[in-house]
Amino acid sequence: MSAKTANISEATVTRLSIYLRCLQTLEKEGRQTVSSQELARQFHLNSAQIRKDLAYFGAFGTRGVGYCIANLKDQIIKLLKLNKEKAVVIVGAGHLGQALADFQGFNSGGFRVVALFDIDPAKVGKKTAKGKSILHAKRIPEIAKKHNVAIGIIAVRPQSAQAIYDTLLKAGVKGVLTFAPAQIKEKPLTKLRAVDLKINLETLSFFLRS
Amino acid sequence: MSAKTANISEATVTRLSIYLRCLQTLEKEGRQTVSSQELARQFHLNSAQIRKDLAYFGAFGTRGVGYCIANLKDQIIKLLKLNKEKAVVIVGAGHLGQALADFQGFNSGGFRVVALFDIDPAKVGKKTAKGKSILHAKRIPEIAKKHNVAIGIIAVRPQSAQAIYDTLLKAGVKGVLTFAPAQIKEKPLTKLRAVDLKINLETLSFFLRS
DNA sequence: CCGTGTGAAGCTGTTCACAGCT
DNA sequence: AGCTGTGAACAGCTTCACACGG
Repeated sequence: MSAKTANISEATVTRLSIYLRCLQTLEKEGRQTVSSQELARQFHLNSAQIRKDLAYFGAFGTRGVGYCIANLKDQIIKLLKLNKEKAVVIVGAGHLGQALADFQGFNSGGFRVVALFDIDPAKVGKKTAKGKSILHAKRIPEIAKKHNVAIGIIAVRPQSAQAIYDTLLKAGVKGVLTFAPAQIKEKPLTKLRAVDLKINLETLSFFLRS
Repeated sequence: MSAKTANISEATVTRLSIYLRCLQTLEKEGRQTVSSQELARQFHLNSAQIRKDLAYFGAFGTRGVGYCIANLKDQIIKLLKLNKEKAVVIVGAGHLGQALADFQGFNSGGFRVVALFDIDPAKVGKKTAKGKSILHAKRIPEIAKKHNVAIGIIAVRPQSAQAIYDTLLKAGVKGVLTFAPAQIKEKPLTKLRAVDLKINLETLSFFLRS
């Protein structure tokens, strides 16, 4: 019943996020309710898993009917804490950093990129294609405090990743998403997630039938 | 002993890729050998897991000593099939697609981006910052055959993702990495990996101490 | 004596199957 | 009659602990 968030696996949370997207799709189609079975069929998921994932947080469905789409969507939004906008900063204004800063998905649905940082004088003071300011990295603490930044994104060279991570945490950022190809040591009481593009490609390579 | 690639989990392969990167770092530092314990300490891994992962593929170490860095590195490169260059195409020449096309990690160590595709006439015929050609998406089959493309990357809007996936497979591509926020149905005998940027951010949001 | 390679134990996440509610 | 919510079975991955080789 009570939404205790302990013991919830990362896999379950990732799927919540997937369910949210599926529900938004169905809502756009004008649907009112949906069963776990139908969700599973339509989006290539497992119905038992959907029910179990949701049941960790409460009883959101109606037996014999399924789930009310609008209601379940709102519940998941609350669970993921997407109902209050979170300020995001991106460190590293290379191609990837700029692409991420302008990325629709990072500027909607509970997130907003408030600044991009770099140390390259050729970039500092400029703006991205969609108008996000590129500031000098020494201003990370100032901006993080000013906008109460919750999430930092690392898109710098691997050598600098650990230092930037430390800087972000010291500036009060609580969660970090890194794209740098480096092994960062996660500090307690904060959350670190790593997306490694090259590793994804290499893993794919392994599984190719040659 | 023999390198049977069946029953190997995705998690193990992902870690192989991590080990490879760690070994390359150590090699640059001029190191000759390394033990699983030292690897674990230095890169925040688990030594038993390193040994078990490697043992799936053979006995690469020397008891009492550890692993010869140069040798182990070469072994992992072979396991991941990175010893022969693979041609990669990217579909979708938005900010992300262009950033990926120019990304160093996708143009080294066994991979090379040979073309970017889009259907926007304003983009077709142009080049990325680093000189990758943007071609019309209708040329996917032609280019895929010509360069014997092994891997396709999807960086298009979610509505088009499934269609592009089908197109890529029909063109003979064996593995696909998608960045589109959509649930694609994986076809048998091929490999699909999804990197979902927004889901990563939402998952991070869940775990933030508020 | 040290570190690998590995059976066995432990743990976590997934799937099954059905009781119970609507 | 239908679908949720859930204990129990299952499967897979991780960690332990130690025999064995160098």
